[in-house]
Amino acid sequence: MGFVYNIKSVAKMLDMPAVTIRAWERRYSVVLPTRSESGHRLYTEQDIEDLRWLKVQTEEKGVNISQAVKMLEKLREQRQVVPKPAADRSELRAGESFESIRERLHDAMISFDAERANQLLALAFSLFHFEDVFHEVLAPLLHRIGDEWEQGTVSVAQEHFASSMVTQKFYQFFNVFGVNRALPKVLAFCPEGEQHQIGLLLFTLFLRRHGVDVICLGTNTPADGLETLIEQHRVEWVSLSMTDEGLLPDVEALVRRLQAKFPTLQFVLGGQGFRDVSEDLRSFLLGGSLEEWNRWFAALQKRNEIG
Amino acid sequence: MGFVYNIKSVAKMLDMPAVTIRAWERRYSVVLPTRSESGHRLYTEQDIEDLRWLKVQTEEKGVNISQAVKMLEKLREQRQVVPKPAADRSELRAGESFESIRERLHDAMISFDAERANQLLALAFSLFHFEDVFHEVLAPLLHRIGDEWEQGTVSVAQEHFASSMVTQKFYQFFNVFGVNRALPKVLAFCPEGEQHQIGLLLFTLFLRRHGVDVICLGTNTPADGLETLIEQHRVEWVSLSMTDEGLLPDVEALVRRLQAKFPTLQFVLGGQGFRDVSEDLRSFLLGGSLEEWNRWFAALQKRNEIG
DNA sequence: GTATGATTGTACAATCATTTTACAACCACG
DNA sequence: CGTGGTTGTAAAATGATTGTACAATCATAC
Repeated sequence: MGFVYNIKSVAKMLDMPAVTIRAWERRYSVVLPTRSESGHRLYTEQDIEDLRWLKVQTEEKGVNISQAVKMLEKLREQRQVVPKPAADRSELRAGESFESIRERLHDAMISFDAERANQLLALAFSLFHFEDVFHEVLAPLLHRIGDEWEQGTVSVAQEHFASSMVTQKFYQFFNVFGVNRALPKVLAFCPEGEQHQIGLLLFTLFLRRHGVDVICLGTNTPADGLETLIEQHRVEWVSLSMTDEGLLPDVEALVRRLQAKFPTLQFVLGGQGFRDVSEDLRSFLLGGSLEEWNRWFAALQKRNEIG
Repeated sequence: MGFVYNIKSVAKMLDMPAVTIRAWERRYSVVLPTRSESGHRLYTEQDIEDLRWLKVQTEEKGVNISQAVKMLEKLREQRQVVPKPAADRSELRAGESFESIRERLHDAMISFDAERANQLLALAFSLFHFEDVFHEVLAPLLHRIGDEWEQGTVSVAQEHFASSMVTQKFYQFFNVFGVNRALPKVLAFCPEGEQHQIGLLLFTLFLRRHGVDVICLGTNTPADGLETLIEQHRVEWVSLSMTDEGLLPDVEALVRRLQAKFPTLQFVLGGQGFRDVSEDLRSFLLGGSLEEWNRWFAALQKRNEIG
């Protein structure tokens, strides 16, 4: 279902006063939510992301609001020109679901139809919360395409194409969020031989959304140079994602090597490739749901307060 | 990108007091930001870069500020002034050189400093024509990092990080341009085993800028499924980029296989990996300069008119 | 009917920014 | 070491911008 939000819920999401949101609208006309029949503001997910971006600019980067507004307007001009939901109302029907968007995205990506895929992505991000899009649409979509590749009904080229489009979206969101340097720094990568990075990207985006500074290295990362990187950048956490169980022995050895060199280094291991991880490393496992991640992060913050 | 910033945000970026920035302006007239209608200072990315340079000289290298100012003024006189398109010439202030931007980008990327790298990319794109940035800054930068990897002074992680940032920028521009369906459709990829895609991306961006619809598959693309793709999407041209000469025999075989199946299919072969290509395929070679690409494209259009 | 949420217009306090003036700290030189 | 110059920083007065509050009124849910 495509959601819209009233101003109170938006103010809560963004942790900023509703009067400020209204003042920005009145003074700068930059985020103009639709209205209910009685005139109440109804914000889309895109509206909320725009407001979030403005808040980051003004509060964290010291940009004054009128400059930030001009910057956002320029960014909008540069964004992919796809029909906005309102202009494309024939697509926006009651009952729009994760499944139906996913189906159409699958067809567009398998057909290398970047334009169509981008339209559907824009639609999805305007209807649903961005994390839901990644978790309920894009991750299942890439898993399915991965399965189809294994079955031989989808080529590597098709899989690469789909993965590349999702990676682009990941970085678009990743770059919006600021960094809270009070939080520990994280190095995130897939080990050498592992090509599936959607799980890594999702967790990285989750961390970044919460202000964690993440150095994300992506797929197929050899061990070479990691120790220097961890040392020089004072990395405190290492996040590893793996679906290929065959890589487990080498990856366990890597983790142990890093533990020996950096006794205080912490790890997060995710993905089905870690299902049979050794007993001594099981405490590092983290499941794949937002719920588990939120609990994990709350514990991390608590540890930070104590430290 | 072309943003301007108020003094508070500049002070935050540079981690220096606003009163010092104003004092330098008043005393030395070296960084003179534009003003808003109400007289507020508005700093360009170039202004910020100059201030950053002055700060490095005074705080890290112990140069006193008046000497640093004189040095900067001399640097400005010496810098290579590369004009933007004629329409922008009047706006061009004494600028950076490709080399100096490249140096700083190198340092930022090797240090996994995405924020700094993005600032420098924004500066580069604000000063120079985007194709010049790709050709004169980013491509040489990635080649250099590739060489450093071969020499062992740069890790795969560092190379991946740099490549990923450039790829993000590529897609930002790629997605801006529309498609002219009167032009032939192009499939672009690096063959299996080839990891360096900057040449492919540049040529793909060139084509897209001219309205060509390009399916870009990126690195390490197996032959699997290509025939179906070419058939279903009525691909008329195939663009291949390769730096690894060791892949040449397999790639020549692939090209011949595709030629046999699709007699009208045309090819563009680029990169030093094709230096010793067989005589019968030499007519497909295309050099790496914009000049050669413009000639090639003019010929393509001429052929299109006749067809 | 009551409590809560929401609207707009207006106003005020807080913050940001300006210039000018001044002073302390630092540095170079004799 | 004393002196003069340079430089970073602060304060005052003033103006602009922006965050927030309030009043009057309307909408909604229970």
